[in-house]
Amino acid sequence: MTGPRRRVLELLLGAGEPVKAYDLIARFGTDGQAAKPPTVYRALEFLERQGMVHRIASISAYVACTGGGPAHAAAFLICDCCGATQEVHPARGDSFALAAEAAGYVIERTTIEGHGRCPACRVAA
Amino acid sequence: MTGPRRRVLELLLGAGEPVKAYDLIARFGTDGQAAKPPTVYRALEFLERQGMVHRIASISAYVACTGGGPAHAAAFLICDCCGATQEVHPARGDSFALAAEAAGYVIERTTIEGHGRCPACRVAA
DNA sequence: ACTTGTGATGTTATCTCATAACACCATTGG
DNA sequence: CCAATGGTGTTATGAGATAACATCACAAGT
Ligand SMILES: [Zn+2]
Ligand SMILES: [Zn+2]
Ligand SMILES: [Zn+2]
Ligand SMILES: [Zn+2]
Repeated sequence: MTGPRRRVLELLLGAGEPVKAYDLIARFGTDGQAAKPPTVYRALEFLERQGMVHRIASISAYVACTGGGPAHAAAFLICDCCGATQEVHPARGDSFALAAEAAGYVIERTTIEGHGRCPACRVAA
Repeated sequence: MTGPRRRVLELLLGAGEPVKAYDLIARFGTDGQAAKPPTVYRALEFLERQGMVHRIASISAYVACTGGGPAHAAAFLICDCCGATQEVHPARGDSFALAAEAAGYVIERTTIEGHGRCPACRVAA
């Protein structure tokens, strides 16, 4: 855990919701100075390998992990209204895993993201 | 179904596997002339709305639909080795949908993609 | 101490992916 | 004839990510 890595994780934990890479880059310096892209992308790559951070492909953003061991698979529920995001953990042997097995595929890595409305925004609507 | 839309769909059907947007742009003209990005992106947006094409977020690529009605949800099995991709359709009430319901989320749109090895590449390894 | 290998960082430049904004044209219904 | 609508063509730009190379810190081997 080196300086840049700690800083990026700190920003993500502080946000508590998905953050775009270039927002991390902009907020990187405590004095308002931006970082160079590779600094942040390298930190993200490391943190993702450790399972401390996840990338959310459908919105090109990154979020700090909430629960789950090292290098685990995760799925996300994302509110398109307020941005709230919840990490969930897919059960073993769910229908997608079964479909993969039936098709003869060996799956090593998944991207599972659901978009919609969180409880709060559902009521507000 | 207008000209550009037909052409983009034709390219995707011909490829039979996910294609990057800029590859479509490059192959757009039958005489080797490239298209302008908005031409292809607009066609993709239309085709995706119709459920004829799907975007695969984890690799930023587009693929022609194989089966499924208008505007349906789809999931994908993607071989990282040869690029083969198979569309599957998530069962109602799978564990992810259940998790979403338990969390109070109403999900309208999903991104479900599994990466690994297809049967052929699994043997070849 | 010297050397070598490894992994992290800093920096510049560039590449890929996607959209904003505006002009133009065809179709349709008042 | 005249909006209003939806599609297209074009220019330019915004947003996301990585290549390539120089430098630095540290540990292992001699
Ligand atoms: Zn996690
Ligand atoms: Zn919400
Ligand atoms: Zn489909
Ligand atoms: Zn394969």
